[in-house]
Amino acid sequence: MSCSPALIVRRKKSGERLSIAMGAPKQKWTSEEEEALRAGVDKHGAGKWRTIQKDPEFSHCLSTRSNIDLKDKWRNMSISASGQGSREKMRTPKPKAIPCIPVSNSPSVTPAPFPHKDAALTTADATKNSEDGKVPPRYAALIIEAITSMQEPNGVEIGAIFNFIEQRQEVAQNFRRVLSSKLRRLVAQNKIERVTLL
Amino acid sequence: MSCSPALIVRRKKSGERLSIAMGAPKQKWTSEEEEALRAGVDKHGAGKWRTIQKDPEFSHCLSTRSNIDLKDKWRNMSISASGQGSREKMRTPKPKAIPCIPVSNSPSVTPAPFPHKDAALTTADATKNSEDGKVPPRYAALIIEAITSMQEPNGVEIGAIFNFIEQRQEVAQNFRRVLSSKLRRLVAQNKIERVTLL
DNA sequence: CAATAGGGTTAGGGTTTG
DNA sequence: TCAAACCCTAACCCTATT
Repeated sequence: MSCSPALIVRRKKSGERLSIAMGAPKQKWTSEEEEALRAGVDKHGAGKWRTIQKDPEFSHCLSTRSNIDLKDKWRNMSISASGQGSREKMRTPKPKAIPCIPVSNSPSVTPAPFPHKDAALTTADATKNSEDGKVPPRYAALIIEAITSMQEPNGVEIGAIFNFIEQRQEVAQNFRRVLSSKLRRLVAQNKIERVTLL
Repeated sequence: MSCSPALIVRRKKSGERLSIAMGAPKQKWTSEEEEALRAGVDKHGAGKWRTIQKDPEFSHCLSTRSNIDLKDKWRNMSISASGQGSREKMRTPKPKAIPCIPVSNSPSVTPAPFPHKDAALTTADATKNSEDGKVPPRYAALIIEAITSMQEPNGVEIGAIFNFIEQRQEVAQNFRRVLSSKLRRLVAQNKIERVTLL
């Protein structure tokens, strides 16, 4: 049962053919994993993803995550932590907490399944998206408006758009990234044109 | 870092009426667009939305659609094709009345094979097998998929495989044992590699 | 070739509209 | 009401750089 922990399995290199797993359904991060990542960054520093992942102190929880996954997750956590990037949906209680490894299950109550370090975030805006506020981002109109307002016949650079909008209203911390994504989408939709000066 | 080729964006000159903001009229998909999308998926596979959108073979029909639009449309087509009903309202709190006895029909994770409306013919399921001859049993594909999805260059421990699969779907009570057995068999078949960390 | 940073893409849930 | 079309974000991928 306890099995030798050193036994490892991996796909054959020569086998290529990653065919079978065509659509990996996606693995949402659990609270335990997030906490482990936070602890790992706290211990080794952000950027030491491989070190964190290999640290036996966290490797239990993070065994299914790659160092790149850690990096990506930390980016997401950083974005949503600062600024009001994400509106926490309290739709469903979401009792999905899946313990990583049920090593020793203390029968104690354990009433806090969410052990985030500093609270502070969440519940930023309990009021439903009733009106006013910046609840509905609806970035497309904002961006098109900005580009149009600038009236540059040769086009405007992304940084200029960012500055233009940022000067006129509060934007989320992740707006730079959202802007980039949104511009790409607008280009794909043929609503704006992509020009490359050389 | 620096001198990224000045990337510029500007509004489309003429043509598009596409009211930018709020009043944006919904653009219903035409038959030609749907057909192009089907052909694109048939050629590049579902999930390669950007590739399909950029393919000159379809870009004419899909020029006003973004890769995300393609994805969304394919989802809608999939829904209406397979059975009916809204998009999985999924309001099943899943009462645990039933102990975890597996249903006789273990549904593989395979995400929506091809919900073609026109049916066409099978479209040659390319991901089926390699030169392996025999169709692998259900568990084999499941396990290989799990190992592949974890993307661990150094290999994954058996417990990690178990947890990974268990988190994503119901498994039989004896799955731990079955897993061990199947892994041995896969190793014997040279489909996976057995590694022992010191 | 290994690791990281950062932009790009997709999957999935949510929202709006006809 | 309901579903197609659309939006937003988390998770994942790709590639340049070191």
